Amino acid sequence: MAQKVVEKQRQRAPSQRSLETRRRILDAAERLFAERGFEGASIRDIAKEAGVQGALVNHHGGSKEHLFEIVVARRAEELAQLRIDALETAKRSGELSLRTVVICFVGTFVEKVFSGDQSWAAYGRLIAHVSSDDRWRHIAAAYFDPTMAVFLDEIEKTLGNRDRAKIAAAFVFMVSSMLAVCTSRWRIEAFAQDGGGDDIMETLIDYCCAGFESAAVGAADTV
Amino acid sequence: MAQKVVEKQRQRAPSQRSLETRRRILDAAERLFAERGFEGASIRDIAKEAGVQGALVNHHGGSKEHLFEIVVARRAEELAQLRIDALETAKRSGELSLRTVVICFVGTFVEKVFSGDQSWAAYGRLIAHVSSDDRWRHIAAAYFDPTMAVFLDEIEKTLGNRDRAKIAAAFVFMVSSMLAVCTSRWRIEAFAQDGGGDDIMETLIDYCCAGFESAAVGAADTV
DNA sequence: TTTTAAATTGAACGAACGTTAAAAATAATG
DNA sequence: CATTATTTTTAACGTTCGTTCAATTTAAAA
Repeated sequence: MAQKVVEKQRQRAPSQRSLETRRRILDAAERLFAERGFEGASIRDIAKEAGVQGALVNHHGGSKEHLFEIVVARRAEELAQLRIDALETAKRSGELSLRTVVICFVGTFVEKVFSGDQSWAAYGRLIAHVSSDDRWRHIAAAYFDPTMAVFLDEIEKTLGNRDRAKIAAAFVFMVSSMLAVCTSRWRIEAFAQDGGGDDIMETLIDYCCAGFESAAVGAADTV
Repeated sequence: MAQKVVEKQRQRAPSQRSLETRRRILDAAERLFAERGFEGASIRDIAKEAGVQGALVNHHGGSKEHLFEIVVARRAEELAQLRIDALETAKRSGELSLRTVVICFVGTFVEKVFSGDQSWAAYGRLIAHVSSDDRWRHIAAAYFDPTMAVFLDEIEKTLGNRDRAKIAAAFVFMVSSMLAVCTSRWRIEAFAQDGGGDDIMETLIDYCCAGFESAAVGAADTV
């Protein structure tokens, strides 16, 4: 509803400079929203971080709420595409296993977050905020639920159509663990006294697969 | 560090009324911090919700940051006690299984959240905020890590001392799923088209146990 | 009952907030 | 090059923010 607003159509192509300014503003907003939450990051903070005047942030992002949504949407669309592509590629090389589907969903995201691209690292923490704040429910629903629906169906298939409610719950648990990797790696490392906290991603994928399988057996299997 | 500040010692016992006022303020703060995050809930909002003057909030809670910490601490201490008690009780009735330890940790919390006590429901969402915001890391560490350390050790024992890093990761995943129950039940229910989203708690416990077991076999088991 | 510490009110402070408007600078287009 | 849509700056708006302080009310303690 907040997204399909009719924008007065442009009469001239945007300049290279303005595109870069816009990107800098969105990057700064992404970083600060991720660090401090929505109200915790002020327009003035974002402007300073981007190296522009405050009014420019409103010019490029509209209202603060709209800016927030733009920032979430930007990478959400790229991420959704990456995930769907990974799934299609996997499908072409044979029957989908549970593990493969989980890797397409979780692995695609975690690889970006771990890629060294600080923007994606910030994005992960930002989504963790979106996910734990009921006020952004409409954003989560708009940008993440469609992809989730696709993957939920695929997982249900690999498990042989069991209790949908349990599988949906397991999916939400998987998402929460995936985001915990963004927000709570310090916690994992603090408790794993020996340094061996390397391949968190593999641990995460193992964990989620096992969880899904437990959701499958728990249900109508006891015939 | 922010908690053991020397408070000027009282010369008179607090009145019943002031204790109730204090409770109303903390309840209101808990509710609004949970709904809107730290900066999203203003002192004035909290005062209005509690039915008192704004200055009273500062009088009872100190600075806003201190108020936030008080609110988190209040139930954290009760919760830690409940969990340790449950663990002790379980220990007395025999050897601890993985599932029993998980139930003592997760079940104790989820039961409170589902108890109908709106204060605990709000607290669950509040902790989800704390957990996804790096600025509250010191609070998470101060109030939740000690209990987590105890349970982590117990779980490690039931799994027979495997890869500590993997088990620590699995524990963090468990916590994140537990909090997802507080923030994302709507999402689970939206995707479980048939109404059968009843015993989420059992699904959660099954999920976590299976995850822990996968973290145990994945490690030094391939000897 | 008297005393006075503690709780509560009401008003105010300076600072920071999101947003807007008009002027100036920039650059796409003809 | 000239035109002018767009971008950027500068300044200001009204509001709300967290906090403080002096005055008042309440109630614990002697």
